[in-house]
Amino acid sequence: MTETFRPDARTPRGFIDKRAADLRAERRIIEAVSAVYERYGFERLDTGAFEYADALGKFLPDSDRPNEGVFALQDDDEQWMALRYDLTAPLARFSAQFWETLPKPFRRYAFGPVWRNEKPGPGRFREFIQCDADTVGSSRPEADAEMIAMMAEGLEAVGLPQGQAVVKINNRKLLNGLLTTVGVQSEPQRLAVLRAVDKLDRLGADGVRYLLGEGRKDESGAFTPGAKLNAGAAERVLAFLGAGREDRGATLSNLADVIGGSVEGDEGLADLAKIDAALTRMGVDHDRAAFDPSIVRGLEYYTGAVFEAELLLETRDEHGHAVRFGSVGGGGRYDDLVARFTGERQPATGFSFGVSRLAAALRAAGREAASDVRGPVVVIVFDPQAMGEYFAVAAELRAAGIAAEVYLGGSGMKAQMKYADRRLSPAAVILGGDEIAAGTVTIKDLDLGRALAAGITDNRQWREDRPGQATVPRAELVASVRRIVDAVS
RNA sequence: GCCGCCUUAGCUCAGUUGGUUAGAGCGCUAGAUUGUGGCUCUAGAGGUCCUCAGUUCGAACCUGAGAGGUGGUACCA
Repeated sequence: MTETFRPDARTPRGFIDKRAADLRAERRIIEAVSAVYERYGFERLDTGAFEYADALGKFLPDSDRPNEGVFALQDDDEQWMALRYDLTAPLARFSAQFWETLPKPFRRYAFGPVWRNEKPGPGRFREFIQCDADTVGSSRPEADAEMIAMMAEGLEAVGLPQGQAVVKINNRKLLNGLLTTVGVQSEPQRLAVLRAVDKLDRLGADGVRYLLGEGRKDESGAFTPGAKLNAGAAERVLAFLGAGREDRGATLSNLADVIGGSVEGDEGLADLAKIDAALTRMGVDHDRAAFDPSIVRGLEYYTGAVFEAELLLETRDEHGHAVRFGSVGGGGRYDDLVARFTGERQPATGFSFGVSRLAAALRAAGREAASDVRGPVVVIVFDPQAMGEYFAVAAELRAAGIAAEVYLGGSGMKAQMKYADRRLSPAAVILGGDEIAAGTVTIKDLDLGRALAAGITDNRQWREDRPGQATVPRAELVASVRRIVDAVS
């Protein structure tokens, strides 16, 4: 007794199938953002999906679990390879590998899927698309300013004008200066403070105060241990977080009062002042790009400016509940990434848009009305003997630039009409014995037919009226179909 | 990773204190309609009741473990 194995038809968790409408939305975002990058003088670079794991590994969050978080496999020469988890690590590898031959500073952009082997959540997948721009080889704060300007312009280009999304800017040097002045002792304590700071927008000042001190218990009863700062130090951190003002200049001078004095803090302030000046001259004002002391981003990676694109739009899920979308992109200065390969410190700055997240955000905001993808003109197979004629018709239409196909299923005419309907075809071409004998062709405008059907309740009338249908001389086929197709688009 | 909730047809969901052939709506396929997508009527197909183990004469239903989903939380290069 043999039993045939039948696999479950299912997608691995965190992976999704995308159909034409989703892909079109993503492509539109990629094209809009890429055009911005190119206008700023960035060249496109594609690298492979896999990198050697050691080229990615060092910047994983848990260095004691080297391959945690990535999809890794062993090549037949025993070397570990891993799917890229972002586009920056491959750029660091590429820059190190070809440094001598590259124009410096090297400005490149890239887009494509990246993979992270971690628990998926709402709007979080194990495969998603990023669109990334970086400058390697410039330590000027103006290089950071340019990144911020491109983020702001990119948001605009995908349909999120001023007021619907904003770029928030901070500098890790400020945070480091702050940590020094409040007397943070150990690395774990430093990380705990940064994590607490990062949660300001979600938990508010009170929540952060607990996390800076003894810890915080949330509604679910879970306890998050705190950074164990004394009360004075915690208040100092909170004062820093509250230093944002109505424009970038005012925020800067206010921050100087809170943080001024530490060497690193002053450096950070000087960098931000230059970024502010460059942004202003590029026409990027405070409503598009603001200084926000609570922005932290990745803990290990960034060494200077950090920035994050945040959605301000109110979005709702399919049940009508408000959804926080938060960050749709981010980046910053990472001066140590290339040095891993060459030993030579190479200043770099860059950022990514999360294309999948942006697409989801625009959809949730009702911006990307999930408009349906229209199908081709369907040539109905009425008489199998006339197959050659049907393909000639399709070829004529295609030569005229009209998407067309001959129905290749085995069903009758009714099912074929239904097929064309479901494909959202603009028109069906009917060529039966009567038409062939008469040298004519019948063309049905499916949209018009649908509209007329609403007013017909009687079946006999529906059948006799044949709404939206016209029979024309065979020679007028292309012209007639074109009129219908043009009216659709 | 931790905590809560959920899992029955393609989809949304009913389901008897544990008792024979597990249901509905929508969708799908087809017929009524010799060459027409809608409407109406009719018929048909479609189910390891998430999986495994246990309790029981008997489990979709009770117990345990696991998987998947979902909502928080942690992490997020």
